[in-house]
Amino acid sequence: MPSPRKDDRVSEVAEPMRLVHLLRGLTVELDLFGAEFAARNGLHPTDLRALIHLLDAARAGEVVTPGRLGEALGLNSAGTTGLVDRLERLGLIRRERDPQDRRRVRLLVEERAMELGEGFFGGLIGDLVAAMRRFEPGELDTARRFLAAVTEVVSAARER
Amino acid sequence: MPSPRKDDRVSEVAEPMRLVHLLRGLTVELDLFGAEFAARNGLHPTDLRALIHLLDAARAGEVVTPGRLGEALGLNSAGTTGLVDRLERLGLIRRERDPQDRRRVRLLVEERAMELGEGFFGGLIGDLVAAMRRFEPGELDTARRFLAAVTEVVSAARER
DNA sequence: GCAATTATCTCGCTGAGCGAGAGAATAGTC
DNA sequence: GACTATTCTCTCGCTCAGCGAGATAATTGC
Repeated sequence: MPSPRKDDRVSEVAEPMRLVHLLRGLTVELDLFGAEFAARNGLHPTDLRALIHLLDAARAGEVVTPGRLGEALGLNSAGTTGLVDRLERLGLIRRERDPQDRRRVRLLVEERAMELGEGFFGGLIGDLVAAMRRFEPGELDTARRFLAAVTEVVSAARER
Repeated sequence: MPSPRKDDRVSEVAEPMRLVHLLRGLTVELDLFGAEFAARNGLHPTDLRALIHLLDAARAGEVVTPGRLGEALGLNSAGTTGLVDRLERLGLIRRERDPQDRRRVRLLVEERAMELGEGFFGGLIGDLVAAMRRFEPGELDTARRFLAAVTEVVSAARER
């Protein structure tokens, strides 16, 4: 095994670290973007996170209950009730008892919530897709594998 | 210009959207990771964000004042004072009046804060670097350009 | 010297989220 | 089919992060 040139040895550590910093910077930007959007619309960051979760689930045709929502956001039941109250008061969702299991409450997303989500993501997603078009398909595939690998690492670290 | 095959046309939109969802999923994971680490150490998410900012600045040799810190985190002055009080009470930072401009307060990072940062990032960064080693240098370069492009888009969207 | 400006802090308040536990519906056991 | 255990949601009382308004203190400019 040949000894690598100095540049290679340096970049073996330096390049990943640059990527780590980029990742962190990106999440900071995304967080701030979300927080600012939320504030402009009279929402709290948690409300926005909940909305995203609810819209994702609605698109996937999944039923969301307060319990599931709270778990996804890391809230306890009391906090979750408060959150759902808030979203309902804003006219973004509606409670409806599950006729199958009447202990459960289904959270139904209102039209207004979808419009709000559109306002939040719409522009940003459009810009993101446009930016990604400037990459080759092979490069996008690499980026996808990279993001998947990183997500996997973070998710695994969280388990512990 | 030749008309693209159907698969190409589909992937032109579908692949970026998959990447967008991956990005969102990643930030969610990172947020939760941070929130859980913070909770385990008796910190609030904001405290951790502040700590990251302070450690970054310390490494870059920059002076951080409560004003700068609050601005970076989107807090007003009252909230910032509370944050700094909290971090000081935890023994993570120290206030020190700037002898040059005695209106200013310098925030000095204590040893304990660095150890905490090490505990937070250390393991995760190690895992991330290990995961990245499984990519070719060229691929990492692509990932870096990709992340930089995405960050740029989000940052630009935030300006508006 | 005297405003105007800048940086930080104090006070009082609102409200997100927590812990504990109540209430209501369902599932399992004999 | 009553009876206990479990599951899901909500209520109550509380803590504390962060806000708005404004006080305080140091600096800069005229």
